[in-house]
Amino acid sequence: MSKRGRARGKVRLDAGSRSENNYLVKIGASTGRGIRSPDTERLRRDLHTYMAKRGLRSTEQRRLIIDTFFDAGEHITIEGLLKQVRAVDSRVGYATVYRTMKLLTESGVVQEHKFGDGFTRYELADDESHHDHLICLECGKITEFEEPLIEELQDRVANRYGFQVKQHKHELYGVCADCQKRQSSKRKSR
Amino acid sequence: MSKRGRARGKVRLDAGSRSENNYLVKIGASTGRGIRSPDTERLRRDLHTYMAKRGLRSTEQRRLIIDTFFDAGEHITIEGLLKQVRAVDSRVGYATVYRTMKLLTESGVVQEHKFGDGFTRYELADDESHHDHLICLECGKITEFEEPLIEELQDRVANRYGFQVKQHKHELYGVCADCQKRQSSKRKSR
DNA sequence: ATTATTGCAAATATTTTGCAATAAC
DNA sequence: GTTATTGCAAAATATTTGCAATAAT
Repeated sequence: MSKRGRARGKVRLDAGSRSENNYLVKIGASTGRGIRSPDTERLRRDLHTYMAKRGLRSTEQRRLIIDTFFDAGEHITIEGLLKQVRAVDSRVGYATVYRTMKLLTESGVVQEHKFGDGFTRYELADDESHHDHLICLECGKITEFEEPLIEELQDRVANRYGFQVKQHKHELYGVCADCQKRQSSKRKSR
Repeated sequence: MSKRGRARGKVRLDAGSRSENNYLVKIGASTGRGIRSPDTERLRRDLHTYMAKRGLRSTEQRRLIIDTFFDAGEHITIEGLLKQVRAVDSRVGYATVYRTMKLLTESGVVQEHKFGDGFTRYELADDESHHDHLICLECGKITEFEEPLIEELQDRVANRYGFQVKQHKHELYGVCADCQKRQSSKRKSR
């Protein structure tokens, strides 16, 4: 009865013990050009404004967590983030990471994703150009895609029902090209 | 520190204590006709075949849970289902409901949905015509919609990346027409 | 007679929280 | 000096599981 041995309230977050793949591929719409990365300068400003407005404080831990997150690849998990943070300051508690990511989420600077592997993943918000995800069920690779026509049709659907969309989730789950190749070659060799 | 008072390993599942709305609206694509309900006869046959093939047994509890589920509205939760089941036979344990819904999911007869309120919801699978969801963040109403053009574009995106789609999730979160009305009238009366 | 299933309680596992100590303002 | 923040352990909470008893085959 244990996929990972973890005592309650003891060690917690032995980061990396579960296969927590975190590939990332970014490909833009029909053209194939890369998806533009979010404007981190603006996001940092937004966050600063948000915090100032409610008297929230800039602590050493927050700065470390936020900087680490901004530098880290996207779709990072709490575990992955804490691991990186603790490489710099081992005394940071995981509650602080949770609380900081919650703050970032509430400020609108990051977006939470639950892709169904049990880990909440975080990525920088990007208001300008929305992207969605292809998630490989074999290797966990997450590929981003943009398709403005889908967004448009989606808006039209919402309109039809007088529905005001605040956010959306469009995720395709399946097998990526690499894993298909891997599978077929394995089949051949048997 | 308690949204709902629940002792560990004690009473569990005091169904109905959290606001667990479960409205349902079905509206078809551009035409506005209703979305066809799934072919329950076929699904029951599929399930029977699936169970027979692996020597799984038809017990009183399973029959009760399955019948109750087939009769119940869609997007039902474990809590809601157990509540209805216990109205007939109060001795049914929640582990049995979990296990039965897992069986149904694995057989491909039902689909799990996690709309983000912490409850897993279940609905009958419908291979013929896929539908997606509008989820109201205010009242929890779930509206189904069909948009074949989105499905087509989606397939095209997957193709572009050589990605083999097994399932997908397309959910729009926001405020439904009713709640928008309610909000604006409240604003007026103040 | 064999073995799948049930029901219970306990275990899991992610996230949240109470609280005393600390640090930012 | 006030009050937000931290870190810890414990709580919360949906789901899963070990196990002995029971029931379906």
